[in-house]
Amino acid sequence: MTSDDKAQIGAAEAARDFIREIVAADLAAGRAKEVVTRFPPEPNGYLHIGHAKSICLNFGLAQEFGGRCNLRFDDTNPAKEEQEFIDAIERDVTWLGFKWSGEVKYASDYFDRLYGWAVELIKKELAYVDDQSAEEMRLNRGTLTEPGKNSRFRDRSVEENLALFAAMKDGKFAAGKCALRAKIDMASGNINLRDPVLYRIVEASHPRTGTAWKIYPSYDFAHGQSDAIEGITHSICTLEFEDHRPLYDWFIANLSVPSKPHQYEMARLNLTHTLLSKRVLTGLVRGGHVGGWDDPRMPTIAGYRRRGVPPEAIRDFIKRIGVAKANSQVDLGALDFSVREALNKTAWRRMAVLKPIKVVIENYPEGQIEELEAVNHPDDEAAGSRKIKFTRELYIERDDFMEVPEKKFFRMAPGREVRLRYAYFVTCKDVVKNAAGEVTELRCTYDPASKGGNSPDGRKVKATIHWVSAAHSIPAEVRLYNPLFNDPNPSADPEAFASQINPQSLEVLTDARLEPSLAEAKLGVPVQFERQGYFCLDRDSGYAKLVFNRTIGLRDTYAKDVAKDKAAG
RNA sequence: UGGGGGAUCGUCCAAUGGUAGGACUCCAGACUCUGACUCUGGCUAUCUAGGUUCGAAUCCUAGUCCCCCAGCCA
Repeated sequence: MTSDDKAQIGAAEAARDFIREIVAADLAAGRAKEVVTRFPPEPNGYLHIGHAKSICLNFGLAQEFGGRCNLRFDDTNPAKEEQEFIDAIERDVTWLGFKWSGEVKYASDYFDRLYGWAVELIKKELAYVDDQSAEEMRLNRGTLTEPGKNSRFRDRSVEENLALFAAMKDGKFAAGKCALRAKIDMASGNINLRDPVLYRIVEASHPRTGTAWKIYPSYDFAHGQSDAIEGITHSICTLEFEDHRPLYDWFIANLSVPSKPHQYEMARLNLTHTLLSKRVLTGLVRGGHVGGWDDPRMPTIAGYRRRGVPPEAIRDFIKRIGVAKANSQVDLGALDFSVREALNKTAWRRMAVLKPIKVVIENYPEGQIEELEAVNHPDDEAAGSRKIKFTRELYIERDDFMEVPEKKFFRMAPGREVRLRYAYFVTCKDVVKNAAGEVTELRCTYDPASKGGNSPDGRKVKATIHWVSAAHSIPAEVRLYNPLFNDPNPSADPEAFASQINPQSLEVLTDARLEPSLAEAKLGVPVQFERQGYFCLDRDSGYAKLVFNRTIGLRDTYAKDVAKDKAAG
């Protein structure tokens, strides 16, 4: 297959969005021979679901059109960047299922060439060293409605600028003493064109270049030229960079760069009940509001991974929400849907009682143990089955019993017959209470003829509930997660966001009882606790202690109904 | 008030002058040894006002509302 064929197939299969339209048109018109994209994170934090949108787009474009995609770290500000973040980002991109072209790239790989281009601009009288303080520069930049004023250092000679810039590079000046600026137009309506800073002095150790450099290129000066070096054809970023595009193009037009990339902008992802700014996420971690960057409540890729969200669910979600230029806020429920859909297909089923209450089958012989057959996956025969032990004393879910059942409650209640999944029909005969009047035990009888879960007389029950054998079940801690913010549209305000954190975002259940096969649960392998949701083993599990995370609950129309009735009064 | 963008079901995305469509949500029902899954059906939208046209979400004019920009952050 030729690359042309691949490109055509890619174009045909691709979900159509304005970026893919542009790429397809450029390929068709021969403006680009192949598509080359890049995912360019700054290693100053962990990747989150918003980055996943950019990752899926950039790597997806390369896959669909038979091109390639680079992973490039935009490491131009050593004051904020760390090796830990570089490592985490590589891990997360890989986990999401993407492979970058060749070696990992770094803007810092290009520091020498970038420096050379800065010299080129000075020689063309298109850049100058400005001795104004940051404060002075700000004052002279003007405002949104008033033009700025030229710096009094703007007309220095080429020789003087060259000497000064070299001195900056050699560490002759303290941070803030001066900066290299492009000479464009202090009166431009676009503030990015009012002599933007190209290089500044930074006194910090860089994770890769150490202290070799005293000066660092700004984002604007580094990004487009890095794209040009790598032969990027379509440089995709978010909307807030739209008015940087004229500057991006200005550098490409005025510098002897090896290729001419173009920048395109799309809306970033916003999710209800979620804050995705790096500042907020860093604040959540550093402020101790969560357990770390991979806390299962975090919207980070690492957080979703630990929570049990499979990478295909994230990819599916991103595909569903599309790409456009309109600011929007996607309902968290859409992510939930993708997660459930992915998990339903693959997760094996198990029985686990989260909040146990004891059940004694009075007419079942003491000491008797029966092995019953239970399937691993209802829609996948190849998944096989396992044996579960039935005994006289069991645990069922406390929520599956109501002493005084409301009209829509189908589960266990005094005098009512229900099915224990894969086992027998049982009827609740009596309720045992403690001194405080709380129900502590249910006394039931079973119908021996209903073994396996069906009664030969064709009798029906309205509910099937899960259970475990008291003696054979194993204890575990189960962690339930709720949104970090109850407000669907939380404020990212530094003061406000911490106070909006949902105090019930983490709920720990310490006396869950699991069917014994769950002792073999593996990290990273999802499992469905029947009628409850999808769960996964947490890395906090140890030799003597099992810890499970609830990735997401099953849809629960009964609970929703009850809540609705309550709201209606 | 300068510059740059954007407005379509509750939400997200399509429709590129020719039947406003899909997904999520929601509602009603079927099925069910998971109140899950699956299946069936349904509700709901073109920011406003003019204009061009046989025909406008799309083109034109004038408005309205929303977002971004005044770091030596990215």
